[in-house]
Amino acid sequence: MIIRDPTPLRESFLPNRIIHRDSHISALRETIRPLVEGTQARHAFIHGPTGTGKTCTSRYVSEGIAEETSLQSVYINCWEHSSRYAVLFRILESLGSALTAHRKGSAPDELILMMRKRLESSGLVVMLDEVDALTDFSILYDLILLERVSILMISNRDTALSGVDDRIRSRLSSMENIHFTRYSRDELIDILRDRADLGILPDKVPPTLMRRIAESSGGDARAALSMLMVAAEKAESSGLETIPDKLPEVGKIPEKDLTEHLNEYQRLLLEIIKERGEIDSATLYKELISASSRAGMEKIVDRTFRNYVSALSDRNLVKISGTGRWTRYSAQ
DNA sequence: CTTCCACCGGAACCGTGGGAAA
DNA sequence: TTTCCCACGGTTCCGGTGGAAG
Repeated sequence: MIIRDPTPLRESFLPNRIIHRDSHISALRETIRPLVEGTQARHAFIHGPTGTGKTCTSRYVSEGIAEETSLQSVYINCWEHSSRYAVLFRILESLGSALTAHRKGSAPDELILMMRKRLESSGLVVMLDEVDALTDFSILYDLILLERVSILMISNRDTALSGVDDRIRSRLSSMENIHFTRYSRDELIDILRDRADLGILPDKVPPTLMRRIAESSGGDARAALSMLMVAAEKAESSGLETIPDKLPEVGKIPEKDLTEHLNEYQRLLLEIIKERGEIDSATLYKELISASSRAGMEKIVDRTFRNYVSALSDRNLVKISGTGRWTRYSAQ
């Protein structure tokens, strides 16, 4: 036995204390405070590389405040809820209005009205994770106009909001800019130790392994934790008593997570691109058509193909070089 | 320099499917 | 049950773009 409880090592785990993010925590608290006090709500743009604790810290702060006060807090991943309507619906759902808000058949304005009603009694913190995945930024405007809402926009690109129009931009001009930097080696060791205490039985992880993992994960806590998890699982399944002091072989991020919500055409596209190395648009489309007909799939039109490819590049699954007619695609 | 070509991507449009109201 | 309303994904339409060809 090595693993006590796998959940603290998983990405989705929300710890009850956050280490090495004190200044970020207080910045976030300051952002939300006016809402608690009933004055003008403030917003924040939270950015920084993956695995630096953006999501974790935001949830920790806003869910913590929600527990102590009448404030409510909603977390939304914009990859899963990317349209204005989907975000609105998700908010209402988590406010407990799902039964009265039906999935289809009501105009967005109705949903907003419904929300306004719910917000008479309490303020709301809306976390929009991966905010650049929104297909329609007008939801930001909707939320700003509700007044009793603090928006926390999270992204790993600091240019994530470059697409918003001036009407929204000017309303957001006073928002907090909270930047998360990569963890240092020692900070990562602290985090690993903290989670290992919760998830792994005592004295199972050699301290030197912690250091190796911290050094090789490039300041990315997510990568470090998944490495530790893999090492622990491997040792346990091969019946060892302790985890060997050796870096586990682990791909950056499990492929499945990234390709989860792709359709079958996009998966085919990825296969073709991976196989060919680098490929131009026209050939890629031809290959897709022949591959898909071989697989007994419907033919898709070239415009749809372009939509799929650009979705793939938005998700950093393919790399685009060149522009216009000379665009070439390669595996990321 | 002008025209052509192949592709890009915005926008309007359409079919589908789910839920609510009649 | 039928009718209506709506979001969503995909298609159609079309103007834009920039190197190649004339």
